[in-house]
Amino acid sequence: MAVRLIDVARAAKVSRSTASNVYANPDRVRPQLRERVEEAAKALGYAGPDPKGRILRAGKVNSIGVVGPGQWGVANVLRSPVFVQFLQGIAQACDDAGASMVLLPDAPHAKGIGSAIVDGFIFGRIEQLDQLDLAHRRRLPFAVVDFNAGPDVNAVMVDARAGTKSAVEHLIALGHRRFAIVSFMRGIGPASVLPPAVGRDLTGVGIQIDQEKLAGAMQALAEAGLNIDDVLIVHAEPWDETAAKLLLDSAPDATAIFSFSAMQAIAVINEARRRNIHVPDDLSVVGYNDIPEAALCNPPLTTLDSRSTEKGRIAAEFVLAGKRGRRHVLTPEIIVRHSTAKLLAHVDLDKQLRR
Amino acid sequence: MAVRLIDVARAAKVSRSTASNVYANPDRVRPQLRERVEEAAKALGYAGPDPKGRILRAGKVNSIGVVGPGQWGVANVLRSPVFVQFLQGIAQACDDAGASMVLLPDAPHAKGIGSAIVDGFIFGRIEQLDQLDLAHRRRLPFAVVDFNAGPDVNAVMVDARAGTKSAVEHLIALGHRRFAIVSFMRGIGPASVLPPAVGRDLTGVGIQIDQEKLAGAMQALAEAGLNIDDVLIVHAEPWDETAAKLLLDSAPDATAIFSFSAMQAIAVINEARRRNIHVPDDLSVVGYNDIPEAALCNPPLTTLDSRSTEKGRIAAEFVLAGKRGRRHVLTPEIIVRHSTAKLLAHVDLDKQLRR
DNA sequence: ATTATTTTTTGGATCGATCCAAAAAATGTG
DNA sequence: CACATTTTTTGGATCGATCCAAAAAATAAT
Repeated sequence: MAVRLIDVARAAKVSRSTASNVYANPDRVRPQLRERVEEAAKALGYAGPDPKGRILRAGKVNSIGVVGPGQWGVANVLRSPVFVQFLQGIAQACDDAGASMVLLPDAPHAKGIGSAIVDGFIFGRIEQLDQLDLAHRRRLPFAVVDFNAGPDVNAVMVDARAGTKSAVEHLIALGHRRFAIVSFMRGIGPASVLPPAVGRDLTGVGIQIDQEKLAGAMQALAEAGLNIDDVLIVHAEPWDETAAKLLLDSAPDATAIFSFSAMQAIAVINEARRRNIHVPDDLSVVGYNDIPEAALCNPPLTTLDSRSTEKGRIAAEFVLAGKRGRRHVLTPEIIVRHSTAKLLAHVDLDKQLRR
Repeated sequence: MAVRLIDVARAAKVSRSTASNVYANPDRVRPQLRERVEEAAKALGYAGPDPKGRILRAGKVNSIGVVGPGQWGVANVLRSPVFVQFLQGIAQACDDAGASMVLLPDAPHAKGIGSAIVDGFIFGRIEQLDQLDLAHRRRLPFAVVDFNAGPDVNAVMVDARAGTKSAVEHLIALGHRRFAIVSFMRGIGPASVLPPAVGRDLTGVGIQIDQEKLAGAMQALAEAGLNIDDVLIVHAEPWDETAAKLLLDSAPDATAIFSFSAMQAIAVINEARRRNIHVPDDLSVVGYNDIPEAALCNPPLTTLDSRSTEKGRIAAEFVLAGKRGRRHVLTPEIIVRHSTAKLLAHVDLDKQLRR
């Protein structure tokens, strides 16, 4: 049907090898012959060496599969700034390696993972362990993020605990002593303040990274000699718009807020403005994840850079290099903008009275 | 090196064909033999039929390449809600066809397009025509959007002119007679109001779709018997934050605004609120593109659904079906939310005096 | 002009699987 | 049991190119 290299070779009256060399090693064939082949190719409308053939011989595909949560067509992940940063990191590594990335659906009994023409996989989010089985079965290198998936699996993790700890320490260094936290509890319904005994332990209700965040915050507070039971924690879904209101209602005396996400932090800032609470003079706010909105918000948000781009880049580099079992831990870095400030004595006093 | 199907066949003492059938047509081989082959496979650690081999035989790859503007690692397209909608449309078609999508860099002399293992391409944005040459050379079907690229190229276009026209007609039907427009002029510097003679024709300074939008708006106004020279047009970059201010400064008597983008429309709404201009009672605002922010803004924005998702879906369907030279024109649909309202007589009078 | 050296060209094997027609084996019928 | 029919299994060819060692041709040296 289609014109093949061998057709071109025959038309130019040369061997397949020579025809092949015209494309793969042009300098190894005499200009005269090369021209003859090129003419034959043009005359026949040859599309050039078919990568499908080349790939079989070469073994390497120069492409990695990114397995998204669910199907990309309905997934909301493409709307998540953090996930997009992660994808861009992967893309950077691919650009550098001259590779391309395949967006693979994670269908049930995923045909995608089983039959994708790739050199390896990256799992952006682990929801079910059986996807990993499928990847294992392919015997290709793969990487997961923020997940421990056994000895021969590349893993890039973010030390959310250390990051959170440093963020809270930043607030403590500014003189803050009374805190409130927007924490996540997935699938819990409307935002609510849970009693300490329940709210301190996210095992089973939060995802692992949420637990880490809470632990880091608690550790910083404990090390500063603060009573962690005094800290008000609002538990909410990441998208719950009532969380900020509930938090400001419930913790009128808090001078510093740490939020598990940048969006919730921005919501707090906006709600504060509505109530004529000045950020950062009356209230310091720190978020998690450095999304574009964080820099644009007013005042610009002090937040943790959760290294999503690096996470993607390193995961992709592991896979592209054919590595297995590597482990890399990234530590979030605090980006101090203008939503945090030194606690002013009169504000502290004033707030204390509102308790 | 790696275990091949033939190794498994030898170990199980069957022919390659039988071993192949165990994976491709399990019901065609006797259970007894099938089990023997499966055991041999497990014993050898066989990874299953290598897709690279299958693909060569099958011809079809079940995958399409999406060529983005520039490199995906640095591209800002993944941050653009409209482009993400477009990608999701492609992903939907891929999901339905059990295919996957490859994100291909559009490097200079793109290695990506030349060697990608795909059944076809989709060009998300055409910046240089030589990319299309490369795709042509591969002799694979491909699709472009909002661009006319010759007879055997699939094209999906959006009739921005008709869409814009209907949006302005919506405003006219509500009684509005004095308009202002936020138009785009790429690379023009800070937002500015250009004299009619210059600002009415975007040829050469805008991209094609911007010209269409302006033409549609003008047509609606002309058909309603309005003098288009009375319409104030602010020309700006899409991201210019001063456009909304300039517009409200320059057109105090306008009762209706049409913006070339949703973000600029939202900016107008926000700026109006700052000035105590009530939307929609004092001012109706219509945007272009239905991004998530449009529904969330306050009041929810009346805007044109530019059919980005369908655009992607149809383009992908063309390519996946191996079609060539198809053409599909989509017409934007107006989504009436709450940023537009019937013009109130006293508002009209009041504004007229401010001229 | 003959031999030695270098550059080009070539045929065979390979990458890993699938398809198809023919052979072999199993099953059914008289 | 002999023969017809159906189900399984098999070897050969193919998908489209690339690599490698050997052959052929061109160039250099004696």
